[in-house]
Amino acid sequence: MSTQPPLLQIDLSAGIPAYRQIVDAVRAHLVNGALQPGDLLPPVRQLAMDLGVHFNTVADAYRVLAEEGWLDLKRRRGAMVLERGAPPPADPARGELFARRLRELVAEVQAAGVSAPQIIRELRTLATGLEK
Amino acid sequence: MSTQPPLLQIDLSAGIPAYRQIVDAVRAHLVNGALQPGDLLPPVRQLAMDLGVHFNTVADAYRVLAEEGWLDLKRRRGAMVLERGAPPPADPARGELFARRLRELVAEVQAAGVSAPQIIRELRTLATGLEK
DNA sequence: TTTAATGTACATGTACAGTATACAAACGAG
DNA sequence: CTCGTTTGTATACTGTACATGTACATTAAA
Repeated sequence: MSTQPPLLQIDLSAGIPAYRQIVDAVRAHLVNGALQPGDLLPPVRQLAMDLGVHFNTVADAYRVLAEEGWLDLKRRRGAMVLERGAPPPADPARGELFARRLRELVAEVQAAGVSAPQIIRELRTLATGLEK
Repeated sequence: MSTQPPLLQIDLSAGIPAYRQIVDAVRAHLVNGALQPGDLLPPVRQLAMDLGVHFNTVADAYRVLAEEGWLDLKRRRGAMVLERGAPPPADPARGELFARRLRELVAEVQAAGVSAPQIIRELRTLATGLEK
C-alpha cells in the first residue's frame, strides 16, 4: 500500500496567500498535463482538509481558475478540468517581466543559501523538460 | 544625454505588495553584484518619487533588507550596502521548494501566452550566467 | 420525495499594505 | 557654535485582502 504523492502542497507559513498557492500549484498541473480535460478535482471540503485551510479558501482558488478558463464548477458534480485552447500570444513585455521575476526568485534563494550548482541544475532540468 | 536604465522597476498593478517588489528587485542587484559594498542607495523619498509610492513604503523595504544583513541604514547618510559573508548552506528542503516555485512561475507565464521557446531561452540564459 | 454532497453567498474578524504626519539625528554652511 | 536641511524613524490611521463561520441553493442518487 503506497502513499501516493499528494496532489499539491502549500506552505501556510510562507507569507504567500493560501488561495494563491493553491491556484499556482493546480495551474502548474494543468499546464504540464498532469491534470487532463475531463478530470475532476477533489471537492473543496476534502482538499481543504488535506491542506489545513477553510473550504471557502479552496473555493476561492477554484473560482480564480474557473475565471481563467481552466475549470468548470458545478454544484454536486464538482470541479471539472476543461478543454482550453492555446492562449493568445502574450505581449512581448510579458516575457521581459518573466525574466525579471525569474532573476528575482533566483536571487532570493541564492541569498537564502541554496547553492548555485543546484539552482543551475533546476533551471536546466526545467528547460529541458519544456522543449519536448 | 542618455536616459540610463532605472535602478529598478515595479508593477503597482501586479497584486504583489510594492514593498516586497522593491525588496526583491534590490536584492537581485545585490546578489548579482550590480550593487557593491559601499554603494549608497537613493534616499527613500527620492526612490519613492521615482516609483510612485509613499516614502514609508520604500523605508519598509530598506528595513527588510537591513534585517537580512544587506544594508546599513543611518540618518542623514542614507542606505549603504554592506559586506556580507556567504550565507549558511540552506536546508535541502529549500531547494525542493525552489523547484516548485520555479515550475509554478513557468506555468503561470505559459498559461498567459509566453512561448515555450522564449521561456526555455530565459531559463538557459540565466543558468549560464550563474555558472561563471 | 427525501437526503446528502457539493458549490455559493455573505457577514465578520483580523492582519497587512500604504499613507500622513510628526519627530530625531547628523552633517554642513555661515 | 548655531541653525537649517537632509536624511531615516515612529506611530497612528484607513482601506483592502485574506481566511473563516454559517446559512443557503442546487443537483444527483437512493
